[in-house]
Amino acid sequence: MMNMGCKKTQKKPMQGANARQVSFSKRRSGLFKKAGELCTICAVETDDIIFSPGAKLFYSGHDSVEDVIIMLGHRGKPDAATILEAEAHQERVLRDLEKQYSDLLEQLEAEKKRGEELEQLKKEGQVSSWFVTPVEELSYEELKIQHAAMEKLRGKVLKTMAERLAQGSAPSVAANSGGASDFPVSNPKAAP
Amino acid sequence: MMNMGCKKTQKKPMQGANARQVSFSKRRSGLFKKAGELCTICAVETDDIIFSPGAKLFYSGHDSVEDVIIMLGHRGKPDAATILEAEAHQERVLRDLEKQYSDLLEQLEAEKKRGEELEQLKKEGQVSSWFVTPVEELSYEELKIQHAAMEKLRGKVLKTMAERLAQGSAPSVAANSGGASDFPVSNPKAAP
DNA sequence: AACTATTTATAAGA
DNA sequence: TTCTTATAAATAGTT
Repeated sequence: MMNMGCKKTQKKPMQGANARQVSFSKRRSGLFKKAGELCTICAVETDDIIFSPGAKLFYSGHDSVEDVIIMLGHRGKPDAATILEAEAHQERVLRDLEKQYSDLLEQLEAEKKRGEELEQLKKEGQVSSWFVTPVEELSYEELKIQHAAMEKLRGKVLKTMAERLAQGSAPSVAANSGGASDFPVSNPKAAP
Repeated sequence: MMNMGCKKTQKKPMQGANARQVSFSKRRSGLFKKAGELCTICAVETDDIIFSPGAKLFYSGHDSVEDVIIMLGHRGKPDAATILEAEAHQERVLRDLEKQYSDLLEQLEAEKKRGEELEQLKKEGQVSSWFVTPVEELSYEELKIQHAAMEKLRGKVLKTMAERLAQGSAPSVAANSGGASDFPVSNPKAAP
C-alpha cells in the first residue's frame, strides 16, 4: 500500500480543515510529549502554550497544568438551567474583561518603559550575550529579560482577549456548535 | 559501529552533566522546531518557554521571539570598560527587581481573587467543558481562563526571579564561567 | 481510533 | 561544538 507515510515536512498550512484539525491533535500531543521528555531527561522546566484558531488554549507546564485542571474541576457540560444563568452573566463578564483590558493598557505602557531600560543596559554592554551563550552567569540581566519577555507574552494574551471581545465573539454561552470551521491563518515564526 | 542510535526513550534524567547538556541543546532545538512546524502546518500560535537549571531562559514564540531578539540587539560580549560600569549597576538592578517583586506579590493576591471568581463561574456550570471539547464556542470563559493561566505562569516566573535573587545568584556580572555544573532535578509533568 | 510507510529526531561516537 | 550514523519516534495518509 503506497500510503505515502508522511512525505517531507510541509512548509504551508495543511489543506482541508478536517485534515488540519487531525494533524493539529497529533502534533499537539507530540509537542507536549517532547516537552515532557525534555523535562524528564534534561531536568529543566517547560511551559508550552498553544492558541488554536477557535481561541482554545492548550497548555503544558511542568506543574501549572495541575492548577489549570483543578480550576476547571470535573469538566462536565453545563445543564439547561445554568445556560439561562450563563446568559445573565454575559454582560457582567464583558464589563469585567473590558476593565481588565484597560488596566492592562497601562501595564503595557509600563512595559515599554522597562524595555527602554533594558535597551539602555544593552548599550552599556552587560545584557548582550546570555541568550546565545547559555553557560555564562548573567543572572540579574537574565531575570530582567525573563521578566520583560513574560510581560510581553502576557500583554499579547490580553491583547488577543481584547481583540476577541471587540470582534463580538461568543454570541451564545454554552452553545454546543459542533462544527470545526475553517482556520484563519496565523503568523508563523520559527525559533532562532 | 554499534553506536546504539538513541535506545528507547529514557524515563529518568540522563546521567552525566555533559551528556545531559548536549541532549538538552539538541532537544531544545527539536522542540522549537516542532513548535514552529505546528504553527506553520496547523495555523495556530505557540509559545514555548524553557527554564534551564542555570536560570537561563529559552523562548520560542510565534512572533514575540523577534521582540526578544531585537531587545538583545547584536548580542556581542561586553568589553572590559562596560564590566566596571556593570558592577556599578548591580545594586540598582537588585533594588529594581526587589521593588518589582513586592509589586508582584500584590498582583498575586489579585490573581487569587480572580481564581475564586473563576471557581464561582465553574460552579454555575458554564466554564466546565471547553478544555476537553475544542469544538465548542465558550469564548468568554476561555478567555477568562487564558487570562488566569497566563497570570499564573507570570506569577511563577516572577516568583522564580525572586527566589534566585534571595539565593544571591550572579556574584559577578559578565563573568565568562564556562562550566555547566550539575543539574538540580525539576518536577516533570506531562499534559493531559 | 488503529495501521504503516516514510520522514524526522536524536544518542552515541568521531 | 559540529558531523555522522544507527536506531527510535513521530506522523500523513489510509483503513
